Amino acid sequence: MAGTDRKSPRNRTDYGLLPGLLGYQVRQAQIAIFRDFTTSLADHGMTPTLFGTLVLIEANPGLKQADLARALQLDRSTVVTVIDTLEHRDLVARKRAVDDRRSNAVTLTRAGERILVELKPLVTEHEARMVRDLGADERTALVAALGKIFPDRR
Amino acid sequence: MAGTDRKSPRNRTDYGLLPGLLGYQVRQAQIAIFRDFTTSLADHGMTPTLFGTLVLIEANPGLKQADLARALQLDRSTVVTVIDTLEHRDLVARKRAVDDRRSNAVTLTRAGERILVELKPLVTEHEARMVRDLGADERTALVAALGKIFPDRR
DNA sequence: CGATAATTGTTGGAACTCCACCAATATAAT
DNA sequence: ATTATATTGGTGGAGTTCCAACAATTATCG
Repeated sequence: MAGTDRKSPRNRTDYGLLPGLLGYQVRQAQIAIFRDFTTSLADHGMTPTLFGTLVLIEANPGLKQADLARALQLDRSTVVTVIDTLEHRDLVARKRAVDDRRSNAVTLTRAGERILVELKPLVTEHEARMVRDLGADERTALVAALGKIFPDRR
Repeated sequence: MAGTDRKSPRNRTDYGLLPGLLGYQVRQAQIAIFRDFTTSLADHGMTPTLFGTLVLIEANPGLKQADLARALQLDRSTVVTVIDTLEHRDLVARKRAVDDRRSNAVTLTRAGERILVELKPLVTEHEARMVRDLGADERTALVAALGKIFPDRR
């Protein structure tokens, strides 16, 4: 009988129930996006987290580290590392907050503002690459649906 | 004038251009899904990667580590760690492949098959929680759109 | 055949993230 | 006011992942 080809041990991998799981699909997409992002911005040594942090600080000067953690769903200890990295590159600065002496008010340095000007066009190109196979309406629906998965907008 | 409240230092964080970026939305969703998954299966010490690996091996007995890496978009060296973990828990077994002496043919042990029986219902519940705010059509469109982002189905 | 290139599993090192815990500070309760 | 509870930034340790390099094996090509 001429069923499955006996010669080649595995013509194709069976994904089982994985493709039906949203978590699997989201993760695969995230890996692909992460890879394109980091290679696109490799010259600047930027990751999505570092870039997102810069954007958030630009939009909210004097933001505190705990706010950053909540906004990006990161642990507070992770934010310490992230800000350390950006501070060593002289892109952000910590200042003791006047209204709460526990907190640091984080701001962009001049260099931080400048690098964002360079980065944003690259991120826009990256974004265009990611959604090139999606219609405008499809893209809108995608973002809306993703937003419904994490109602963590407390 | 009664503009922004002067008293509270930051009523709400401005997310800037982040919500418009697909990568940001996917990442936020992925974090939320990962958290729900791991807490749901905490008793079994299961992560999405470990579970996905078990499912793939079940659907493809004798699968090789390199195939696993390609299917899950993981580095080959990462798969070594993953299989090590599963092997130490006696859920999978490595066997030298007969057709290619470089490769390991990985199979589920009896315990591996049994734990999948326990795990699957929990994953199904998790899945239902994740998509509870999505219509059936909306969910279908979401998965389809995500699939268009990573055309890595070589 | 025989040389060259590609693939496989593995190791060692680095990056990123989380968790548990801590001292300092702020907020709430009594 | 005093006590008890929350929150904040931080440290140390662990888990997960990637990359670069390697020996063994297989595939390709002259």
